[in-house]
Amino acid sequence: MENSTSIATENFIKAVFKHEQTEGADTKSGTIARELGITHAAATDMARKLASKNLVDYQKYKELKLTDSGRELAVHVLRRHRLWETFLNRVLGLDMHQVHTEAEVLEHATSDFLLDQIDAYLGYPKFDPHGDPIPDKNGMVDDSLAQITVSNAEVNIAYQVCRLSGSDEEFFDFCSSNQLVLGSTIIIRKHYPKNKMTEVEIGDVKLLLNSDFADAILVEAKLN
Amino acid sequence: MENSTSIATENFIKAVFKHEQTEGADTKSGTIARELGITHAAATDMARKLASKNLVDYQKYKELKLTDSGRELAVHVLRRHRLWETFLNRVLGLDMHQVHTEAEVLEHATSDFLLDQIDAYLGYPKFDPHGDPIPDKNGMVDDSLAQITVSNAEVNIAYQVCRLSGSDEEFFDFCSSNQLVLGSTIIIRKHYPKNKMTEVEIGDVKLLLNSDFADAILVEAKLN
DNA sequence: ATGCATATTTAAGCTTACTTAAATCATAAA
DNA sequence: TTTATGATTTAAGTAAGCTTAAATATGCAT
Repeated sequence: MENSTSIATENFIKAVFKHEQTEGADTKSGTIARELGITHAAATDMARKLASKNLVDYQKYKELKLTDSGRELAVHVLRRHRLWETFLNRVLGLDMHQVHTEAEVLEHATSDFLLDQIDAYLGYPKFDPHGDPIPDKNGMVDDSLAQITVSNAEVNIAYQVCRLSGSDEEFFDFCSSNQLVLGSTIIIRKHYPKNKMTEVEIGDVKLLLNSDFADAILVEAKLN
Repeated sequence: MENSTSIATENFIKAVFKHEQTEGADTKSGTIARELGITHAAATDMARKLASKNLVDYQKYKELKLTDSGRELAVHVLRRHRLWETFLNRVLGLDMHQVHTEAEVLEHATSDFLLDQIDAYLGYPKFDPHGDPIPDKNGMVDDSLAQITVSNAEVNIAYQVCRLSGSDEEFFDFCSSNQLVLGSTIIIRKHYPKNKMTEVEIGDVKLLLNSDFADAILVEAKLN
């Protein structure tokens, strides 16, 4: 029994999974081909091979669908990806883009053992720095709202302040002087990665936060 | 110009380098084949291919020798390996064997950028947990003696205590009560990895050290 | 110096993951 | 309903990295 999944296989399955999640339809070999930067022919080939390994359901000219074991694999790869992202962000301080690029490679070179160590070291995080949920060992996903730091939040989206995790008095002083309380609506206007500053708006107050503060303010998406 | 080096290539070059360093002679394709667990035929094939890429000097039936760019590649891979070992040991607390297994895979999945980040995070270490020197960015190696922790030291070799890096008073109390001073000769008798204990001998004193203490005592090989 | 055991290489073939080019299918427009 | 346009598949071929089996070279013992 060939149980080893190659990098090409993992990336293909991941692409199908991502497409199923976001678009929900039209997951044809051509779409995946474009996503992976390979020819249609190669994608068709791969689809047939993976169908024979029971990772996807595939019939000529029809849409691709992951089987249960295909989805299991996809979630497993996603877990590796997002744990690496979290680790590289929290430990080495890499930014969102760097974190993604590196995780894209590391996700295929990580044993279950190492992954467990990383998971434990981070305290079994439920969300990665993008705010995307990290599947647990059994592939289960927390469907509650993600809490992410202001430094990692997206620009021009209304968030709600849900945690102030600073340690010193100055930080809390600063917060209460600037309408920064639990429940406040906050909009991130611009990240200045070079200078590690983030520009935000709370009501009519505009603030330029340094990275210590931007890391200490946790927000979640606002329910509308 | 194909400048991408595959995993197979990196491992082959690494094996040649290792053999050149340790045995110094008889680096024939068969030796490398045995090392890598592939057939002689495959090794011969690879030798010819890498010769055409100017990574090894190779003539039929003769010994393999790395070219300058081959050696450069080998040292670069070694650097990735040893930095990962150091990182996994220091940050995640993996033991010698685990560290090696994981680094064997990660070394092929690490960008120069990420490697620099790891290097900086660790404070540009000169030696890995085995005591092996870590080549710097330019491939330069520190040829002074390695300082390793007692917890990582080899069994039944005479070392010399060269640093006591404990932080609390109890530790230094303990040291001075047990002939543990700079310059003392120490022999590691046994590691108990399950219990994180190390049994050592200093003169006629036998000690069972816990991991905190075994990590705080640095030793180097004794010049005879 | 000769022969033989061992090491090394060649030859042929396999799998994975692609490519290009040609053939075929699907479907929306006329 | 027919058609043409674009998507998809098939066919043939390539490169890497292996395998087994056969051929050949090496070098040591005699």
